[in-house]
This record gives sequence, structure tokens and C-alpha cells, in this order.
Amino acid sequence: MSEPENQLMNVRLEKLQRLRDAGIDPYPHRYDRTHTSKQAIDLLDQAEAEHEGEDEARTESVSVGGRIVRYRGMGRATFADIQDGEGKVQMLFRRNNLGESYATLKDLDIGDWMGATGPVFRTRTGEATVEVQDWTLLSKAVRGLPEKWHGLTDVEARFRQRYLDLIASEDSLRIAIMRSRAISALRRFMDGRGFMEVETPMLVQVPAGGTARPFATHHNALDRDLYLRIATELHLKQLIVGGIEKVYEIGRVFRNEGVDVTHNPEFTTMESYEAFADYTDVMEMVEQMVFTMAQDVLGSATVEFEGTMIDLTPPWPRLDLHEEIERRSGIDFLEANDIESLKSEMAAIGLDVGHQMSWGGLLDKLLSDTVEPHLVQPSFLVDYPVEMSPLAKKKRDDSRLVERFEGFIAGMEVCNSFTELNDPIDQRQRMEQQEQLRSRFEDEDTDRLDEEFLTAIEHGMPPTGGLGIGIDRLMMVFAGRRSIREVVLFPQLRSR
RNA sequence: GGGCCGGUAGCUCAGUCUGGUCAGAGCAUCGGACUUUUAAUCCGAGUGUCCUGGGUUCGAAUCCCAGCCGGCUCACCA
Repeated sequence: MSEPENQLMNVRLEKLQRLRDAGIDPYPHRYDRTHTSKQAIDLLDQAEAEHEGEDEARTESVSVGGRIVRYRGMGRATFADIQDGEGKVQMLFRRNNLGESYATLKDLDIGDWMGATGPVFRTRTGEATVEVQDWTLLSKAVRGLPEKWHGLTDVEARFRQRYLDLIASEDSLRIAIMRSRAISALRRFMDGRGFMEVETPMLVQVPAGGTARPFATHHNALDRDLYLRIATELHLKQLIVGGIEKVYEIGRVFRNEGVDVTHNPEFTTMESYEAFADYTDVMEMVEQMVFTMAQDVLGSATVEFEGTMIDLTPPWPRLDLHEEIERRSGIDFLEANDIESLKSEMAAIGLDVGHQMSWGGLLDKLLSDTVEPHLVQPSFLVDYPVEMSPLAKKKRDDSRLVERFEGFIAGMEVCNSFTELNDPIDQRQRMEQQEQLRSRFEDEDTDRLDEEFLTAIEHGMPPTGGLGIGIDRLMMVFAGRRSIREVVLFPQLRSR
């Protein structure tokens, strides 16, 4: 620790000792709070409404508690603002009211937690204020808070020491609360539709159900390599096989890939599977889900994202993937149906196709570069080529395509859904193709063959509509933030 | 991994181009004044591995080289 930092802490440690010497417990076990800051202020509003016209309305005595975030000593009177989970409220300490204990205030600092008791009144500048008759130290802080005006701007510190960010930035706290409420709303929505929430393993033997590089670990007692799951998909479908007809999981998945503004190595998804449904049913569910969540959490179906108003009201347009790609790039992927022709057509419009890639990999890049950025208002891209979608069921009338859609908002993919492939013979072939692709394109991720999953669906899986929705990205939309780190409390920082 | 930008007091930053009163400001801290302030105000004080290590120079926060850390961005990655 640097010398001045040490000095600042020593000053506080000395105050701590003085308080102890004066018989004050700086870390009491509990406090009887009667009102939050907001409740105290509301109480005054109410008192004023009841005694309209009278001067100096005063409430009954309340006890509030919180952290000192501002401190204005004025001789024989002192103002302090305390902040609790619902906001801030001002305290007025007067020597006339406090006697001996007024002098002890000098050993308090910004950052300390305190409780205060007294009536609420309004100062002449109009601020609801607790006129303190009695106060209690609740916790002495021995380190100081960030600068009061600019707050904490160092990005790394904001995320590594999120608690400081939450103290200093109302916006950060607001986003954290919003996320929690959104997930509650999501749960209510799913439960309301008769879905059952489950938990499936995070440690898996085969990291399947998506295309991603997994985190590897090792179980000592079993002497076995295990992976952190990259998706919840295959276990949830096994529950569909088991007869749980509507099932979902909200949970963390892990991908050992790049860290950037829209990617965190661990992120939260909600996957759901519904027997007897197909992807058109899921589309309807997704737009209702997002709309309902927005209404619940934001009180509105409209959010502002970087200056653009985004309207989440259903229905969202269904855009045919094949048509959209052709419209944006001029490329017809059903014609350019081999690697060389697709690659040359992409190169012709200036896309970088230098890396060795499969046909599906190329098409994915084409989609990301030419179509996705245009999908600012919520929309669904519908019907993907079979090569990109090893877990989706082929279209009824075109075996080159599968019944799959992805939902986009603000140019970001937020969900992915299929009519699930339940033909075990077809599924085995598709997984085998994925394994072949991986050996052929070493740089490229593919899905993996999971024998336990294949065994499960060989026992009979009903027609099923499945969904995976990226909660973090949806929260970015709700929060109007372009960085995933703004909506994850403790994001992974750039890898070393 | 590439490119660009950055790292100076606990926090927010100026100073670097043009080397030498450049170790600075505000907040915070400490002492003092003040009984309705709210970025309180006023008077006074202390505070540094100028990211690290080399180099150039009489002299480096400043210039050069290497490294570390961070941000943005491109690539990669659904």
C-alpha cells in the first residue's frame, strides 16, 4: 500500500479506536430500522398532505439506516446524506438536539454506515430531512469512497470493484436491479405457461449442444476429464424424452472464446423445450415473452438504444434468411452451394474469407457481416441451411433447409430456436457430419457427437419446439448499453 | 493476435508535442471558522515508485528501446 493511502487509512483506524475508547461499538450486530429513505420521505409527503397550509409539518420519529455519502459540517449543525437500498435521505444533526454525541460526529466519515432516529421535516430549501435526535454507528469504514463528483470512471476498477461502482453510480445499481427483475419476470412468464424449471449438469463429459470451444477440467476421484457445459440443450431434450413436456432452465453456460463487448466467457441463457410445438409456436412465445418482460421491468415496450427507439411490441417481422442474404449481399446461397463458389462470391463483395472455413462457417460470416447489422428493430430470421444447424429438423418441403429461426434486436442475435430434430437416424448422421467437419477444419468449432443424447432420443422424442435466449444480450437491450460488461455484475476482464 | 489511445496523489485529471521553478489542481484527508446546507463556503496544512526495467543526456514524468497493465477497435468467436 502506498504511503498516503496508508495515512488515509490510519486516520480512520485512529477514529475507530477513539470510538471504541468512548464505549461505542463500531460494528453492532443489528439495527431496528423503521423506515427506508424512500419510506421516510413518503411519510413526510403524507404528513404535509394531511396538514395542508400549516407550516413546518413534522412526522413521527423514524429510524433510518444507510451509508454516509455526503457530509457537510457547519459548526453547531451538520448535514449528511445517507444512502440505502432505495435512495438517499438527508440528516440534520444539531448540537442542541444531540448534546455530547454531537462532538462524536467528528469521528464519522463518508462511507460509514449509520442509523439515525428523529422526525422528518422539510428544510427551507425544500429537502426532506431527518432531524436527528439519536444516532448509532452501524459500521466504520476504514477505506474511503471514490471521488464524489466524478465517481469511479476507471473501467477496470468499476468491474473489479463493482461494489464501488454500485455505491457511486445510480445507473449501475439501476441496471443490476433491472436485470434481477427481468429474470423474475421471465420465470413468471414461463411458469405461467406451464413450464417446469430444472437444473441440469454444468460439468459434462461431452461439451455438445452448440458450436463452441469448451473449458476443460478434471475430476480427480473419478480420474476423468470433464468440461463446463456450453449449452443446456441436450440434457433438456432428454427430459422431453422423459415426458416432461414443457421444461426450461435459466443458467450459466461457458465458452472458452474471445472476450469483447458482446461476449463474456460465462453468460446466462434461458433454454426451453415444449413438446408438440414447432418453431412457429416458439416465435410467438418469444415475442410475447420479451414484450411482457419489458412491460414488467421497464413499464414500456419501447427502449432507447444508442439514440434509436426500439419497439418490442409483437408481432415481429419474419424475414426469410435466404431472401435477406440475397437482398443484402446479392448472394444466393442455395445456388452457391459449395465452398469454392460461396467463397469466391463472398470475396467478390469484399468479405475476408482467408481463413479456412466450412460452407456453414462461410455462410455464418456472410450473415453476420451483411444482414445482422440491419436488424435493429426486433425481427426473426427464418429457415437456415441444414449445414449450419445440426440439431434442427428439416423443413417439410425443402431438405436443404431446417426449421430454425434466430431473433435479433439492436443488430445482436438474442435467441436461437428450432423445431427440434427428433429423428434419431438423421440426428446421428448430422452429429457424425459435425465430427467429420471438425477433423477437416481444425480451426473451426463444430458440434460434437453425444452418444448418451442419441441413446435418449432413440427411445422416442416427441415433436418439440426448442429455444435458447441470451439473457445478457437481452439485458443490454433493456439497459440500452452496448457492452455486456454493463449488465454482468462481475464480468471477465480481458484475458492476460 | 494486429492497429490506435492510455497508465502522474486514495479518487477525477492537467503537465509530455517543445527535456531544466513540473511535482500540480479539484475532491478526499488534517487543523480552524460557521445552527437550514446540499459539488456547502471561507482560512491554513500534508500528501507521490510520474506503470516497470534499461538507454540517451550535465539533467528525463517528458525523448528512445523492451516489458507489464488497461481501454477502444479489427480479426477470431454464434
